[in-house]
Amino acid sequence: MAIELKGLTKRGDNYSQWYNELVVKADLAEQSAVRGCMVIKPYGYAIWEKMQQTLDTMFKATGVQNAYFPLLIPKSYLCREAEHVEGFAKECAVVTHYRLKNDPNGNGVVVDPDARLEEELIIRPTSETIIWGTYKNWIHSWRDLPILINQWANVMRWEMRTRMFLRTAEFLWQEGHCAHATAEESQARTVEMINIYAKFAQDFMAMPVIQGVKSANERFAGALNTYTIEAMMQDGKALQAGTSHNLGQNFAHAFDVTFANKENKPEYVWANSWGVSTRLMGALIMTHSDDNGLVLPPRLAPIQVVIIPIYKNKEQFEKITATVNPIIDELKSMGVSVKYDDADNKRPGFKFADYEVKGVPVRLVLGERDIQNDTVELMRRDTLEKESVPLEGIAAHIKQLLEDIQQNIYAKALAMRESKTYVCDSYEDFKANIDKGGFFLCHWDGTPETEELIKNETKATIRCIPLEGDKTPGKCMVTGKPSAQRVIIARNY
RNA sequence: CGGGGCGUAGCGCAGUCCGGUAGCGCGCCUGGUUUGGGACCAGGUGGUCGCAGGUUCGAAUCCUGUCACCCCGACCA
Repeated sequence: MAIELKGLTKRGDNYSQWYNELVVKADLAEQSAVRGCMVIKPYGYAIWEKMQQTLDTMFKATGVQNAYFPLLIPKSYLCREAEHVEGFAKECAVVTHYRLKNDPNGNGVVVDPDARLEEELIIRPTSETIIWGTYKNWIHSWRDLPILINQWANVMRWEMRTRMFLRTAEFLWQEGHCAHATAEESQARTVEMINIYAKFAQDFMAMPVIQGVKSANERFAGALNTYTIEAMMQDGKALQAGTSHNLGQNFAHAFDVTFANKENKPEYVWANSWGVSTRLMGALIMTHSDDNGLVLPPRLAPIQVVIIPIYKNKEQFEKITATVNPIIDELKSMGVSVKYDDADNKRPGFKFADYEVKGVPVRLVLGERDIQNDTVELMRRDTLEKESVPLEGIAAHIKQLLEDIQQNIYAKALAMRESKTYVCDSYEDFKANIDKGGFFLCHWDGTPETEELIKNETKATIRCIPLEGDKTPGKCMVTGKPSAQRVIIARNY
């Protein structure tokens, strides 16, 4: 099998084709028979599990607990919050019947017209409505608050166009839904969660992100405010990697969720919700991959070290295995995940290429030559550098190397982002340069009209109003009206 | 929903214009030789040509209808 992975530059702007090809070669996922859905294969799912475990631990450290709510939402629930339904109505899958029957004409089965549901059920595009419908029964007193709940689930949005990992019709995610007694507490929680997402992205995914607030146009349907982490992919396009929404009292009003406060007065509850999805897998792929395939950050790699033996006969193989076993034990005791690939039905060259495509951070190769010299050949995936190192102290060496790789790919991604971030003060310049991608730091007058104009003329949107960095006021690059600070404008996925 | 493309073996494709009974590469199976960067040789398995009609002695190929999927827009995490 020939590797057909081609570099980004070689494919021109046909990035998505390269990306889909990578997914196939790295055996992460494949297109499903169901429209716009994907099958996540074991290796891909192992990465997702790593992400899940890490995030789950971080959530629980802040007092969040996991729970589960139904997949199906009565249609009437979705109508309660006007903005919310407007945001999601166009992409909902609807369950109308509960039974099939044999086709009277003998052509398999048909929907039984007598089994129409009195009220249609919506397959959740997000769970705010069903959860707040439930919270109504859980919340009576200030003593019941806060409620800090997260759900790991699948959701479905009937997107007109789908793309592997980034926009599938069905996707996996976590959605946190918190209820608080005060606006301040809810706001603090909203910010706390976006901070966790940023920490996860940077420390574990090795993906630099910019934290910010969404403009009114880009805000979550029904939210007062949406916080986001925005990442830049290698082609210069922006990717929204996680969001945290301050929902104010909108959902409490819509679902009539009140509590008796300490003065025994009824008050509406303050809400927030926050989520990240399997889109992060796409982000991971598009942030670090190179011409040889996936590059995984060691902290999320299902296999951190692969060991490949090279032998000509059984005696050599046994000698190698005897040398390798103590190393495996030592690495495992250090918490490093190791795979010893002793399969004899694949040749070494095939294995080398295969684990490179899969993004395994460190590869050890051990053959007769190494046994003679008490050395091992070590390759790091991020730079593809090979070196021969002594067996003595190899485990500690690898432990350190994994840390170096984690830091290095972060630094590389950050340098890439910085090289494609531009300060721009003229709309003419902006229009002339937006095609090459990247983040444009521009002044904006804060009006939806101007944002809409930019979007219509250039297909670029305001990704966020950054929380950190330069806060110098200026003049809007389009209208010349006053601007409080620069915002990030970019094309996005 | 507009514009373009495609549907032939598990995967990638040729054959369609000009009708004659289905082919290539990869994979897979068997045997042997190999094994420090995706092995080689020999033999073998595998397809109602998306579906339904029609034209014809004869249809993957022509006609009509229909259904998928992919790409570009509008929508969106």
